Amino acid sequence: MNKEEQIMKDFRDLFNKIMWLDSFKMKISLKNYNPSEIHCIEYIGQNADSNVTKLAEYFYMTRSAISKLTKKLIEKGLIESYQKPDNKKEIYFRLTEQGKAINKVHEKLHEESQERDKAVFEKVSEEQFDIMLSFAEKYNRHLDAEIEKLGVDITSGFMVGIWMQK
Amino acid sequence: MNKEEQIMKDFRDLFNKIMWLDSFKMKISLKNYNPSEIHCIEYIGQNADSNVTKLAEYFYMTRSAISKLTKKLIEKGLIESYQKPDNKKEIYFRLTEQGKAINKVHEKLHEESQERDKAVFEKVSEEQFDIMLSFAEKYNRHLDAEIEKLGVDITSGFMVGIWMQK
DNA sequence: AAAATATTGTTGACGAGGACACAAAAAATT
DNA sequence: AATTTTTTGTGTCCTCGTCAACAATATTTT
Repeated sequence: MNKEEQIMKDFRDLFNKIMWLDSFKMKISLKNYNPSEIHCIEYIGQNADSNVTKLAEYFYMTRSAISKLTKKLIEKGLIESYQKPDNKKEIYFRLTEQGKAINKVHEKLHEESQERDKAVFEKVSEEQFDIMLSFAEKYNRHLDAEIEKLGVDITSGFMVGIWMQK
Repeated sequence: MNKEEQIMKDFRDLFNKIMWLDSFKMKISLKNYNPSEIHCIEYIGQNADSNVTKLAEYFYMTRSAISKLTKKLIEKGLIESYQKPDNKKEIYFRLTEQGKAINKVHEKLHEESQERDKAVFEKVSEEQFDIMLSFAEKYNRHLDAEIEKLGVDITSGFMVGIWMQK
């Protein structure tokens, strides 16, 4: 395996493990909610006037999936929908008090994860950070251009399954 | 957002885009097979005496899921199972000729992806490579230790959904 | 202003994969 | 050697997310 492959494999493993650990913790603290629900709540909590389409774009999921997800969150009383007087099509979401409470618990877990991995990041110098950031940004721009070339809407359903939550 | 968060976000985006592009291409060239089937074939092609358990560990999936997947691959005539004379429990897999053909097509796609991203990697110096590799390895070891602490089998079903294919 | 097109959100059918329970075989313990 | 424990693979049920088709509203074109 060459260095390019090695690096991508290592980072993939990294994210798989992080996801595994995060969902492990979440299944203990937030038994009745799955990761998708939690991340959806998180996004709605942070972004005013979230709607199905914005959520779909953010999570690389279909509008269909988000539509069902938000419906469930409404039924569970975690979010509520509202509309604007001048638009009868778009439906926005905001957190209920109960949703905000869940969000707090999740934020706490997030902080714990940061604390857990603090030791690793402390040993990374500014310069090393910048090298990695620069690489990731360049690679991202390159891929954006490649996706652009195809001229396809990324939420129109060319998906594999659950994507990595942002 | 601090640098730690920024770096993780950028790499997550990176992988989401790579997965999206890869599956986009695969849906065109390998219409009748989904990514899981292809990656399963890839693994079996590269690893002698693959079985359900090894595949599950490699792909962070449950044995149950792999069992169904391999069954389907057998039905499609892409792999075949065999056993060893001294073991009546373990069931191994190997590619059929048809499976090998599919694998070839996939390898070609993989090379095309490498070619696509070549320009990005060419601009990375040896030193920069090593910095990123070192970071990923340290972080991986850290997470391995954290997972170890929990004392849970990673294939025993504490999953989120589809994990990133290795 | 009317017609064509695009956007937004929803539904039902479907498929992939996890949860859980189980049987059979192998390995470890006694 | 007999019993217990672990490993391996499978089957059933359930959830989640895509796909495809659709209605309703908004936007653009003519």
